[in-house]
Amino acid sequence: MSKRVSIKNIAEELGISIMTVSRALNNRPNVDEKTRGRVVEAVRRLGYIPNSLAVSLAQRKTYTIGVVVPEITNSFFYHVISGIEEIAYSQGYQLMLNHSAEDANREMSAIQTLASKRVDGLLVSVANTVKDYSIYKQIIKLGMPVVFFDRCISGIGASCVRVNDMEGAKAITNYLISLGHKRIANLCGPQTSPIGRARLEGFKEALKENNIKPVKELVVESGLRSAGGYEAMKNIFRQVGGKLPTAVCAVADPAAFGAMKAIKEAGLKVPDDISVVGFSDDIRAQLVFPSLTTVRQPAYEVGLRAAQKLIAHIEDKDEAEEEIIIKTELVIRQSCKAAER
Amino acid sequence: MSKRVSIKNIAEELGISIMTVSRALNNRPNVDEKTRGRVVEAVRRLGYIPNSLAVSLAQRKTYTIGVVVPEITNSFFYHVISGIEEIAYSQGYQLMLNHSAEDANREMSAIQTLASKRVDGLLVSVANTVKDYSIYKQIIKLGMPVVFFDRCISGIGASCVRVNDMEGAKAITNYLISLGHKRIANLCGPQTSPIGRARLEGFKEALKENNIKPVKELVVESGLRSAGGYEAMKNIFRQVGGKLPTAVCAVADPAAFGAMKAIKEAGLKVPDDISVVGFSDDIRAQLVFPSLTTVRQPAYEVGLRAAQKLIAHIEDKDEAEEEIIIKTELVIRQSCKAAER
DNA sequence: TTGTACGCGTTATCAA
DNA sequence: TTGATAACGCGTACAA
Repeated sequence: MSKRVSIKNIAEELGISIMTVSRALNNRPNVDEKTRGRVVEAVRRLGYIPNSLAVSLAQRKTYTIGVVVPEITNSFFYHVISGIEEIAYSQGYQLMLNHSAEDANREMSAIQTLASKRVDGLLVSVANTVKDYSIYKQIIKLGMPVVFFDRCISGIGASCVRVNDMEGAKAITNYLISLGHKRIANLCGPQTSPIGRARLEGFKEALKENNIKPVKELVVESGLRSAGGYEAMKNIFRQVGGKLPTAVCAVADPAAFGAMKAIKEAGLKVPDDISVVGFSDDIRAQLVFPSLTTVRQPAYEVGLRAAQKLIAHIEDKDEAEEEIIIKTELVIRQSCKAAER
Repeated sequence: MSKRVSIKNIAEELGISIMTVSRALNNRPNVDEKTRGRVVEAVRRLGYIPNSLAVSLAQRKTYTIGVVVPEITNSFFYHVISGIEEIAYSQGYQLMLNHSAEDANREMSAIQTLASKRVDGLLVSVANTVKDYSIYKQIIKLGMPVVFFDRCISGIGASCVRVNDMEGAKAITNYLISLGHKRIANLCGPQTSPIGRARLEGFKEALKENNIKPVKELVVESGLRSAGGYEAMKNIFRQVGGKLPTAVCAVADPAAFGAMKAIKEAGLKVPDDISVVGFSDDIRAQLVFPSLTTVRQPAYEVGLRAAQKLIAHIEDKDEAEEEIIIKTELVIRQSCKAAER
């Protein structure tokens, strides 16, 4: 903390009371313009910077929002953060940023610290290791507004902003089906995570609605990363023998990149032999060859909406709890081709 | 801010003084274990969360660091932020994050707000529109530690952590020269920015040390982005006629991507006809075809070192001001080939 | 071991 | 228009 020049010093310097200084600085009407001028001058001369801590203590309001994300170096999350920052800035709030590194304890300690710093509200994307929701229940019970985003906890009285994973997965699967594909592999995410479940469910539903029987060997868990996609694709090649899928639907773009690599190594071509789609519109999706057809998640908008909702909760205790779904968007590029009949 | 349970409430609840509660909670030795037990129980029951504002106000210490970056959605900066976060976490500091969107006014207001929140120190990467350093001078004079990173202001009493752009540019130019290239184009950044200047200087120095005469028409300002690289490369094709460069050195990876596109469109091949190198090791550099040889900037480490230095300044007022240079690293991939003799 | 008084910097309230 | 005092929540210093 820096050197201390307080309104008291200014008051003494000018031989007036601290209240007059306070009023002058807060542009209250009832202060002589001449006095105000002297105060402003003294403030400049002494290099006075108001102390928000004292203000916050007295007013029980910090104009600060706590943000907790599992990872910062993840394009989805930093775009979300960017959206949050934008709203916060425009509404006069500051951000306290923490990342949990997907660790439940670290997340809990972050929440506790933020609460003790008396942030006005909390924006959190829950680490996937979190099992115990009691800290959130306590915080919410204490009256601190919480809005979850992407990774939500439902049923504990907090609003939530998320992306419609299920519909997105369904839409991109339907796209493949519309191209004539019937034998579609799925590289899915861990079924312990809501996202992994939702995307697989969307995939299955699309098949079902089109009367395509799901093939067990074509659904392989790959995880969300590139290496997993690569291995999963190789497994499929190994297991299905000659009856190759004509298309592959991956749970996330990096997994799709891995799958593309495996396909190329098998001497096959994307999309001529096998079409591939991903999910998330990673920054690399348009640069790989062939560029990847995928589902865009409007991360920035998730941040905007979450921050808006939180501030609404902060500024109006009666703001209704809500589940906000941001629509995904199909991005068609060059990794798919009509299936041969 | 949440509902208020203070140590005073706990004291009343238990019929003891607030000091006993305070001592019990801070694990001071001189408090009866039985009393401590009762306090802990009451704390849990009432859902008490300590108020750091009050502590900070009294102790003039917030355990909070202010961070200001020009952009969040930039891989360099969010890796830096990630490094900062890691050190802050391990040392018990919180982060207040702001982005200036490269706007001088917004940056100034961020600094002012952070100062008024009484952060213990400031970590800032200066927006390239900033001309007036007086706010920084004022803050530093007031005794608040400031460490600049990447975009620094020198000579005003603050430490600085940056990457050795000049050496990096020189090294990658030397790499091209070692492959036998003599006719090397340079797509440079704006010469108003320190980074643009440093990288061009490194390029020129490498030529000079190898007795290669710089060719004016081969040095074209492209800016740091892809579109600029594309246009700049097309300009070069237009202007030099038959005497094409055998290699291109771009100020940043995106510019290199643009140049590669222009080269391909001209019916030439990378690296067979023209070698290309970039700078920054963008996440896409290894995915483009051919993968891009570039200079890696250890962004995460910049964050680590900057945060460490700042905390050192915070915790020891006599910590020496310092300019810390993080070494870049040549990353050789497949976008270069030996020049034909 | 426990309690009292005061200060941190500011605003709200009420009085002058 | 201006000022004195209490309050915000906590810890330090000193006293009991």
